Amino acid sequence: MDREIRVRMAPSPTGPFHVGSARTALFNYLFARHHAGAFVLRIEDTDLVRSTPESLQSIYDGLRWLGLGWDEGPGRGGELGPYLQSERLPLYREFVSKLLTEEKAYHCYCTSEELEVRREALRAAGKETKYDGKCKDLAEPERSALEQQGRKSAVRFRMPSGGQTRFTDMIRGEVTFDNSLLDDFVILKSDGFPTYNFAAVVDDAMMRISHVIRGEDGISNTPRQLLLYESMGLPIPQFAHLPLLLGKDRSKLSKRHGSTALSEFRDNGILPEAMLNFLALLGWSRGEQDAEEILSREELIERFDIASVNKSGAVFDLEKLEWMNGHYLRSTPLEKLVELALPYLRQSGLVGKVLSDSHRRHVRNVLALVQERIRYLSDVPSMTAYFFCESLDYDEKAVSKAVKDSDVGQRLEALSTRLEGLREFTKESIEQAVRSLAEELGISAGKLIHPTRAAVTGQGVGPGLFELMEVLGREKCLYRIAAFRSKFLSDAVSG
RNA sequence: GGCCCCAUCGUCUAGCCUGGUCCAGGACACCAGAUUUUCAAUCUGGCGACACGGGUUCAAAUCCCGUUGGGGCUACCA
Repeated sequence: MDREIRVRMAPSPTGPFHVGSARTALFNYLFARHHAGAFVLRIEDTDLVRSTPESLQSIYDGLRWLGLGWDEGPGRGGELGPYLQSERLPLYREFVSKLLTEEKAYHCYCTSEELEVRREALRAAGKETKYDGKCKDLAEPERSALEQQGRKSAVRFRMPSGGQTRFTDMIRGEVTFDNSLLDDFVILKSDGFPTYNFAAVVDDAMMRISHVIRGEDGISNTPRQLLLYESMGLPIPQFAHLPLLLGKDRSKLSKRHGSTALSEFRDNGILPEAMLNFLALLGWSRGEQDAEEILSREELIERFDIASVNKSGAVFDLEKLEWMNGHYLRSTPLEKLVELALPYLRQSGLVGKVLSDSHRRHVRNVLALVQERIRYLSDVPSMTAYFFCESLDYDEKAVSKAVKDSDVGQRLEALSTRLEGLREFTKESIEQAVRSLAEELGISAGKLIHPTRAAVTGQGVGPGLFELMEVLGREKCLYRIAAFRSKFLSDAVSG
């Protein structure tokens, strides 16, 4: 009979929630949902100095933003909590004292500084930098003498002397380590907190985790943990080590490669659906020749299979994320896009806090024009500023190109007249006016269109001119054409 | 250094387990063309990879060994 499927995400709150962690969380989530199992969130906050409340919050925010809801964990409760390791100290002490009485662990009185010095010496001598076993066999009198001195002690696990430790990784297959490589590692720090290896083992067992799905950087910790499970007689979960997320230089993805905090992507206007889809494809793909890569959460859950996860590291390809985000942005309903873009427009001061209905319609019309051009929501303000501002930011290149022909002033003046006379100011009527004028002047429509674009938007590129002018409105267009002429075309002053 | 893991286009990958249908398929990026008032989007086409060397075999991207390369770990961090 299969054990109940239970997986966990066990981040430590020691920094902004990382995209790599997000991917690990996603794979755990997909595995759990695919098998109708439980997805547990456990916070590994056993590092007193590095853990911060902000980091903790960023974990919650990040997971929620991606929609990776946990079935058990902080804020949700569950039978097997608490889910913060800092609240589970008595449990760890219990297991430690059991190991102590069984002499499978012992007190170590060496200080970090002493250890560091000795390690350096070993390194210098070209030897393995394992713990030298100084406190391994302390007699009772020596121990109490050290206690008497007020020395704090840590607890070390007594490694079995020989043999090998092996396990079958769901992604990599058989992995073997020589026990002789391992040293007596610390399981309980002198501050009374457990170390990662120990706490993770105790908790995974007590929380009845069936599958440990984590990054490849956890692979070399596995033998230590396996030995721990065995020594405490705890059930051993299955392991799956995910390939790492890499930077452009193929080293483990870190800040020096650019943004790694999930919140930065969110703040730049990456959509959670895009992020989720993109992350899922890093190290995993459906095994088909010609497979669609745009996959919804439901499709991901349905297709996900841990066995088809790749073994090799995956470079975080920002360009593909951007493309994918553009795709999701394009398929977002306009009303929703308004909601999504509004914060960015407000933040840049282009749109005020309160929004009248007509104002809102304007925003909507503007977004309809740029929707298929945006890759990030944060692109919206710079791309649409001329729709909201009174004064224009003229792009130098666009302007100089627009005023190249000597008769540009006359053309624009003629166009203004036509525009003024239009009964309706719609993209159709504007187009009609522009094209017929061009024909009358015996020039290509482009000769009229480009200067006009420069005049009304200040830019050389953008949405179609006619629809853009309709959204801008007649008054603004006429005003801007006049302003453009007096600013850049000297012949207009006299005329 | 030691140990562990990994190795198909620039990048993400399919194929590898169960050798032949693969002078290797898809996606992003790039280039060209189409469309167009620009940009974008879209469509079409193109460029582009089995790290190397040995085996095994009638036949190897696929199996085995080695080399090289890359990465990870090597804490009283997680």
